[in-house]
Amino acid sequence: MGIEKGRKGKQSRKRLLEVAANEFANRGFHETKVSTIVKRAGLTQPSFYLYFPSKDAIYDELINGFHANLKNLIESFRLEKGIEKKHVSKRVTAAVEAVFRFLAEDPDLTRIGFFLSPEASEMKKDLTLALKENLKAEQELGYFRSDLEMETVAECLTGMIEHLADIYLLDGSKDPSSLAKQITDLLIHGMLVNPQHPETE
Amino acid sequence: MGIEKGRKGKQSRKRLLEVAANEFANRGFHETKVSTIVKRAGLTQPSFYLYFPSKDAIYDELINGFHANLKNLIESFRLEKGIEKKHVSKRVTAAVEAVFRFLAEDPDLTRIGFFLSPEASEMKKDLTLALKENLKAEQELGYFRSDLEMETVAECLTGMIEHLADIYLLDGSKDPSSLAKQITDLLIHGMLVNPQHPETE
Amino acid sequence: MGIEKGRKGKQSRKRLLEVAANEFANRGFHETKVSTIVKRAGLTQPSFYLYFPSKDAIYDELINGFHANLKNLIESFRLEKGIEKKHVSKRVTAAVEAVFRFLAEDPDLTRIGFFLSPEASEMKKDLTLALKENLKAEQELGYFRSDLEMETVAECLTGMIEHLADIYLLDGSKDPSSLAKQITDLLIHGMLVNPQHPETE
Amino acid sequence: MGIEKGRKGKQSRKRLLEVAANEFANRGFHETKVSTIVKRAGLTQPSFYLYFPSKDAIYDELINGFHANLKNLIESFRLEKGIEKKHVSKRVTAAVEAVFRFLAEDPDLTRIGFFLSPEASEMKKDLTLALKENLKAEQELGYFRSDLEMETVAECLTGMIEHLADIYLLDGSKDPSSLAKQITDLLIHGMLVNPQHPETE
DNA sequence: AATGAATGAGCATTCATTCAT
DNA sequence: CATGAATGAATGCTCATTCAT
Repeated sequence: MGIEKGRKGKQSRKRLLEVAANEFANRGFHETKVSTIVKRAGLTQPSFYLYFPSKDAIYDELINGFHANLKNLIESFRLEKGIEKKHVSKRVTAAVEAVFRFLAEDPDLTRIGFFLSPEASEMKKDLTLALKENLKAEQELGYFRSDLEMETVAECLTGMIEHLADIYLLDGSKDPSSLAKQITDLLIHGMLVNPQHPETE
Repeated sequence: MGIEKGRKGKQSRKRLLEVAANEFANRGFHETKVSTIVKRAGLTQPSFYLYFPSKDAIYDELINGFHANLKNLIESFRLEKGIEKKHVSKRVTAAVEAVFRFLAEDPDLTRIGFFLSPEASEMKKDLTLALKENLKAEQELGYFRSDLEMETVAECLTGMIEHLADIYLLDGSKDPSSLAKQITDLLIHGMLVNPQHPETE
Repeated sequence: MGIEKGRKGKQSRKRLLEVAANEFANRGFHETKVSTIVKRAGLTQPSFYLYFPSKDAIYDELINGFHANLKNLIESFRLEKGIEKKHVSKRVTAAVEAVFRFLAEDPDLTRIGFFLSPEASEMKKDLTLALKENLKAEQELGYFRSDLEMETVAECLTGMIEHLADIYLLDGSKDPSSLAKQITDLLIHGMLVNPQHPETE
Repeated sequence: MGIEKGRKGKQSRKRLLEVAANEFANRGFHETKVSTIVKRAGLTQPSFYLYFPSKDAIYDELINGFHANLKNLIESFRLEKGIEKKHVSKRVTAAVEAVFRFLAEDPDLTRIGFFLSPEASEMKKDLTLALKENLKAEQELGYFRSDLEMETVAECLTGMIEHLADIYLLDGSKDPSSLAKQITDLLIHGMLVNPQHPETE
């Protein structure tokens, strides 16, 4: 609002956002200098303020974008609820994989929004809540042990997702699908040697 | 004669360390100002440099202390290996509980060393390795499914520990023992409804 | 685009250099405060760092400029060697006068580079070496006593130049030409009453 | 006045003076830290202030001592005036040698008092004046050319003394006697090849 | 005769941000 | 759409000096 952006302006703005995301991801908020962002984007400092009112503002824009997308993803979980035919395991795997896929989409943004920002815990809380509700539904349908506190289970799942994303996903050393399978298998069947364990898909 | 610290000096030094830990934990390294540390410790700026050569130095001292203690804990896992009688479940629970207990000991230090510092991932790597080796040993003894990649399992465990510590432990809302039990139960038996599930200790 | 300096920037930079030279000359490096330089130049502190990365940097720039010019001067001595017709006395006088003229050019810079800086002795060494070589050449041509250690003679000449510059030249109370004549006359003919002393030019 | 000094106190005081002289000589006034002096002297900071009211005070004491001794030396030149028999050359040589001998006595002190301190030029002025008066007396007796401005000649001599002391004397690479001879010979007989040059002593 | 502990005052440097063009 | 030039406000750190013992 206010500044009409032509083609070039939009491009500059986008470049600033990309560079900023990368800097924030690699160096953190306070170690990221406006001067550096601007230099890498091939602009000068005043130009930065042509597009963003402050350093906080560009940071917030990145975070908010990430948060909004995450919320969309979470929303999509609810919609799936109707489809009740699939085997539980596959449904959980699909959800976890969707999360990994989302996190892998823009590693810089994920680093900021999910790991570095103060809002990260809120985002994880949102994710956990969605996971919890899904798991609880399936628990109530009798698929999962009734003695489990689903809140904690969901937190555990979030913890695994978070950590594996950090270690394996963001650097591209493992892919969303295989990570999701491993996590889900472990979480659902446990570690014990177990006769009823047929679904090696 | 020389730089021997008397009673009062030691107290000041300790106070500085405590306050610094708290500030670093709550605000992060860069947002923590020496002026604030010193004010909260009831001293003036130059006194800070009487005890620590720089802001980095006090930070390092805190981190290194934490790291050393963590390594001790990890070392203690290895020693336990001989005692083979206990039920696996109990042994894993004990280890996880020990980790939680350690992390709960000094929340500020844990926040810094395990969550905020650049060395955090190294520490987690150390922890994961120790967990992996223990789990692997038990897997080889036939207690755990042989198709599990123990490296990933250990990473999952670390992820859970990390996240639950963040959410429940550091603010004191859950205790090491109950957290350890829940995690271990979940990890070992899985979520599925399961007839062979008698070990409610 | 980039760090190209416009007219105004170059002026500010030059003003800073001039003021800095004056401050360094009058107060020495450590007693010279960036705040003072900047104030006298009509700027604020951050602007200083727009043009120079540090206080050391501006000092070095001044010193190095002086040193480079001095080396040029010295180089010019070598070139003169061919012209062998002039009377020795005139040639020596000319060289000494050139040095005085150079030192008088920018008294502040001379104070710093020739008297105050740690590099001062290196500069004097350079000068002495050049003087020595010239004098030696003339000695070998039979113009000067063969029993004189020309190294020491050159050091003596440097000492005189240095001291007279300090006392008479930098405050403008004597001019290069007359100083050069006096020095050379003294050095060449000595103090003794001496019948063969006709060259009053 | 005030502090009665016993044996130990006097020793500490002396040690402080020695170390301080050395530090001032090597590092200059502002780069010399009270903390360093005190450390090298095996004492603590408050002890320093037991013996000297300030850093300036110890510096002044060193300078003043040097200045007083220099004045004594200069005074001794006057006394010599009576002895009129010696050959001029020898008399000048003796004076110059005495100066060198004095400067070589305590190199640290000389560095400070003659080269680094703001009072250095005053000291050189004193020295120059004394030299000038002696030379003038001899000039009036007809020993030296009457067309020489003795003030400038004296300044030249001071310049040589100063520079040669800096280069050769303070590091011990040449001794007072030989330096004095070279200087005097040069100054008295000049550089020109010269038949009447018998006094090679 | 000496020390452990502490401080007031100051300085170089950095950074996000703005003004004029 | 963009830049050259400039700044207000902080911050880490140092040093000579002092107090209490």
